[in-house]
Amino acid sequence: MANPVPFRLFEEECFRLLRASLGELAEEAREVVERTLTRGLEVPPSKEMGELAFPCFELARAMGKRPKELADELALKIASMDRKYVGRVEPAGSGYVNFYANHFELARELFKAVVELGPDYGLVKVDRPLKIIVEHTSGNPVHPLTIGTARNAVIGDSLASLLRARGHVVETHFYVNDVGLQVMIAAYGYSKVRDRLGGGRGKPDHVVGLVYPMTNAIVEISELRKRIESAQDDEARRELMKELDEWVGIAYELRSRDPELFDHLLDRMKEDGDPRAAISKLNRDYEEGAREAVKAVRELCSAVIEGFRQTLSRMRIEFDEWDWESELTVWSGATEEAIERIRDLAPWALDTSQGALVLDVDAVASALGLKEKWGLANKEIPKLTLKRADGTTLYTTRDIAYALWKLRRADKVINVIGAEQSMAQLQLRVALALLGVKDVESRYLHYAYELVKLPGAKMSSRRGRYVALDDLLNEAVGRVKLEVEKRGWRLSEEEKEEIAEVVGVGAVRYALLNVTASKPITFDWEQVVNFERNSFPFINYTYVRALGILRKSDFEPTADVDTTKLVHEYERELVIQMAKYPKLFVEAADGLRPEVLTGFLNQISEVFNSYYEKVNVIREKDEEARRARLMLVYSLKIVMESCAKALNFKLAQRM
RNA sequence: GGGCCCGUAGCUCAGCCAGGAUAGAGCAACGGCCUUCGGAGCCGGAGGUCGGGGGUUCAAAUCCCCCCGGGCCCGCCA
Repeated sequence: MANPVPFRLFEEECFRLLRASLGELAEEAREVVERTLTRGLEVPPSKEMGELAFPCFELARAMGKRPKELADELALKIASMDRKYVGRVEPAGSGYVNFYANHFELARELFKAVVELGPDYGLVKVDRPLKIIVEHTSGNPVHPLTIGTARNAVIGDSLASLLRARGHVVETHFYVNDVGLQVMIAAYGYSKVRDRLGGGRGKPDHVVGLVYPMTNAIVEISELRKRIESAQDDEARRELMKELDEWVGIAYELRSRDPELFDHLLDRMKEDGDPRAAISKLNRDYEEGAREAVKAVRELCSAVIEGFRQTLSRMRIEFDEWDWESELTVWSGATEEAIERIRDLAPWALDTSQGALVLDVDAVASALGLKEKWGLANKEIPKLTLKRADGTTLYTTRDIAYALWKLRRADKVINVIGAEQSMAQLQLRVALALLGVKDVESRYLHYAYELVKLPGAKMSSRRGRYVALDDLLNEAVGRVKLEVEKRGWRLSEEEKEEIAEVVGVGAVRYALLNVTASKPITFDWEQVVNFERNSFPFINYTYVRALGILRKSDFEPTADVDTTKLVHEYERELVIQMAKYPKLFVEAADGLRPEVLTGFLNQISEVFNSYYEKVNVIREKDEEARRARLMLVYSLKIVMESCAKALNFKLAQRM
């Protein structure tokens, strides 16, 4: 059996050597030794300084020695000790002991593991798998998926994929927000024009993305006109007129995008007399589950979701479950139930004096000792309105019911939600703790991400202003296509199409994933389709180069090669990086940091491209060296496939 | 006013949670390799008060405090 984490052999040997050498030297400072060792060894700043380093400063202090002196002694002692994976050991700097890996031995281990495990190499499984729900994307069904939800989708899908690769049982959920005024406006408008939507108007979600703002604009305008008529003074009238002007402008622009549709919608809404009242009625009816209302709203949602599915499947994203907010939180009575339990558990934290039902979240957090526990000591958490004066519920309240539903089905729940909802998510977690959920902080996660900003584009779905993910994908694929056309003379038209699709989609996924979620992304077309380093096309190209070598050499993977032929510095570096990869995977999966792996893919691609330039594999005369190199290239192929699998990237086989 | 996040090379970002050696990449600009396993490539030089100031430490981009700048949030919206 091969060791699934080759680098660990080296690491453990470093520890063994250190312990043995310190045992004699530092008997009196055993405690400090243990403390320093449990903190682990360090990775030196440059590869010329070895793979791992032991800083002697703290220990030297405890022993009354100079760090440099101690480092010299240790290095000397270790140099005479028996070892396998550790090569050179040298004192360095002002008090470090640097360990250099014996990469010939590491290569042997790496090759064994790669041959044995194939593309599962590196995907180290947890001892105790958890059932994990990852809820992500969950875009409102009133317009197509946008560039913002795209980041959510890519993060969520990659996390799910990463956790599956780690051995957890993962279920992905899409929360369909089919309750609330926004959706009712869209459903109302959609019901008025659905007889006119056949043919030529494009994807259903894009149609709704137009019908919704049109409906909204018409409602806004008619409401503003009413308010202007009954305005008290000239000042107020002027303000309203200004607002009206703006909406008329928006309506004009929306109409220009499909005059026939707009006019039809306007006519039908006029017949209705009071659209706002009709929408309010639809809202109440829907929450009560009235048949006509359900039919109208579900028709809209189904149409939009069908559009979502098409976009998402292009991105290789699928969901295990589609959770309807209406069903899980309203019709089931779960929200009412949760509110009743809160009433029983914390009547002292509730306030009804203004008509609505308001929860003093801060008081609850204090009473449960959460402020201390969650590090919120000096923070005041705002109050949360659970119910409107008219008795209807609010989004966060319904989310409590949904959270409980998810928690009943999984050990851990990860929710990918924009950072702007951090406060609401905190309020939600306090409410969950109140309702008796144990270990909320580790079981119910808000995976926050910052928004994607597009220079010059102001997003506002109510005004019909958004950048659709479909357009982003088309643009990326189109640009890749141009590049493929330029150099792919050996490829058929069909192959070119397919390559452009795979690489273009990968480019978008990579660009959205590569930046740490807590940082906002400023995004322009140039960057998505920057095909040089640190991009998916660059990585995929590297992979294709490796495949090219293997294809032309008829290589049968075997660990039975002479690794001592791998003497080039780039060969050493490739071996070490690939031997470390399993550790990196674990770090990425357990730390929920997919960007660690995109970074790794880019880095190893850089090294391989340098290697490719400097060393020829196929035409190597020394047969043993040639075989060792081929195995190295094969390992790279496997590692890249493993990494792609972990992140759910598809790699093109040719470019 | 309060809370959260961000501030590292001209630009886009790693590194910060678990403090260590000359702070790393890429893009752009500049100078080479004119293409041999497909150049979507490779090599090179240049570019930095790690937003500012204090503190803790043998050691601070990293931890603590204050300040400055930007984003988001503080609704009977979602």
